[in-house]
Amino acid sequence: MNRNIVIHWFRQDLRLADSSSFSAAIRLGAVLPVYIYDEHNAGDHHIGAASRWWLHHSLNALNKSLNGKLSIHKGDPKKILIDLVQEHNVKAVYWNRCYEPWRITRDVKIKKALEAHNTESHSFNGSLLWEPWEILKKDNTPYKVFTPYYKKGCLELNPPREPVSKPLKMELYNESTTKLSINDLRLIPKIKWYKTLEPHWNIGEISAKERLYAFIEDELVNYKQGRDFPALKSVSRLSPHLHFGEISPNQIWYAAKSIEDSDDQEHFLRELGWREFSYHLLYHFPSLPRDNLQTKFDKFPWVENDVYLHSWQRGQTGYPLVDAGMRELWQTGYMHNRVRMVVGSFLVKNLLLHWHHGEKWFWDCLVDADLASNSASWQWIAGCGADAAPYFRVFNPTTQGQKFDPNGEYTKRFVPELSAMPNKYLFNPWDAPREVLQEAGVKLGKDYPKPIVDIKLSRLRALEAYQSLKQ
DNA sequence: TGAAATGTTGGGGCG
DNA sequence: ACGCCCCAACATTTC
Repeated sequence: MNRNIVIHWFRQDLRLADSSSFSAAIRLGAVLPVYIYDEHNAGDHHIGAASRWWLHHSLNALNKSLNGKLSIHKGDPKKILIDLVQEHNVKAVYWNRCYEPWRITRDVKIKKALEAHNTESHSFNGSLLWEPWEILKKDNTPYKVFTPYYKKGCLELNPPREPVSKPLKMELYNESTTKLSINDLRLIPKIKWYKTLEPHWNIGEISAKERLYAFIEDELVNYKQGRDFPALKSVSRLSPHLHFGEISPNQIWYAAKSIEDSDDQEHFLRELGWREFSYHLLYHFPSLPRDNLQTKFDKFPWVENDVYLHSWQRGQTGYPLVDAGMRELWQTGYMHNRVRMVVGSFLVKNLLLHWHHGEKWFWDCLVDADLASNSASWQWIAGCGADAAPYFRVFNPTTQGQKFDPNGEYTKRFVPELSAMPNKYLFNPWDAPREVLQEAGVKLGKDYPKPIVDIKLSRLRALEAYQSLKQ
């Protein structure tokens, strides 16, 4: 037996099905499956705490489907790969591409280093429907507005690659000399805060597929309307699976395409389009996580206020829908999209805190934290991004609650101290007559906070601040 | 993927 | 019968 040994380097593609790189590697020879925990190249966007918890379980699931042969490493990928190549006489190193600027820079260097060691390397598209460099306007510049990007740029180009199933036969090369165990990566913290996350998620490729099919069969039919109501099970909740590549966007795209065309289907596919658009922006504007895309926002009069920030982070703002969202995030590692917009608007506009604060907190708390989506979305809500929400669009958490959580089911789930409040005053308890509060067992300022800012005044203050950018 | 302010319309109460 | 006022309901404009 003298087969080629090929490394497939797992990164944000923790699956075996529909992996261009893994399939190609299997065709070429015996595959040495490698995962490298890279702590040093990501700068200030090293993987957040909630994501680490997810990664731990996702790696375990992947390792299981590889019969325990996943080779785990920690450190500088360039050095580790070169060492592996030399030690095992590896013919080629394959991987699916990532699009974070720091990863692009790193991978270019790794390619060169492998070349210098006479080892082939090949990268594939494993996580986007359309490559960012393929979608350009007629003048060869990147789109900055979503609708033409999606309709003209993406949909009128070629359709996404159709997914392939996992290789029927796979020969894995077992490497036992240098690898660590998954536990050695110490992704699970000592303090067991993650216990509250556990009941909400089933992690890994198999669970991702089950989630996808449950969504397509039961929930997609009411997506267009239902997705606005956080109490309903009408959104896919596929984002963390997609972020870690337990499932590919191609698998999702074609599963959604398999039902009859409808508005619901179209709206869901469009959300995949927004994900693509975020990657497109990050690729073409690599400073997206840091710099305002609209530079006039550089002189925005942001406020520094740790009390505000802390109240927001812990869900103690006194605005029930905002607090419900922030506590959902803390307890489950996730937040419904409608509520993400409400809490984002509140942080940036009503509290006037820099969107970086929100971006950082979400980065650490979300199991689906994704550099492209997170940065693009915070810029969107702050109004400084491409095709952003107009600055004057300020969400009113009371109105949003009454509209999208009319029975208070979602809000009461995460803010149980208000569970006896009648709907009429659930979203504005400060307006409730004394008897109503008493009846509900709520003493404002004691059982539940008084509003930390006045919604009307803070809105006007925000409009004034944004106005100041005009001159 | 807003909200508030302002404008318009039309029905009903009432003198 | 008619004009007037009130105000909800809806539409438009503005931030």
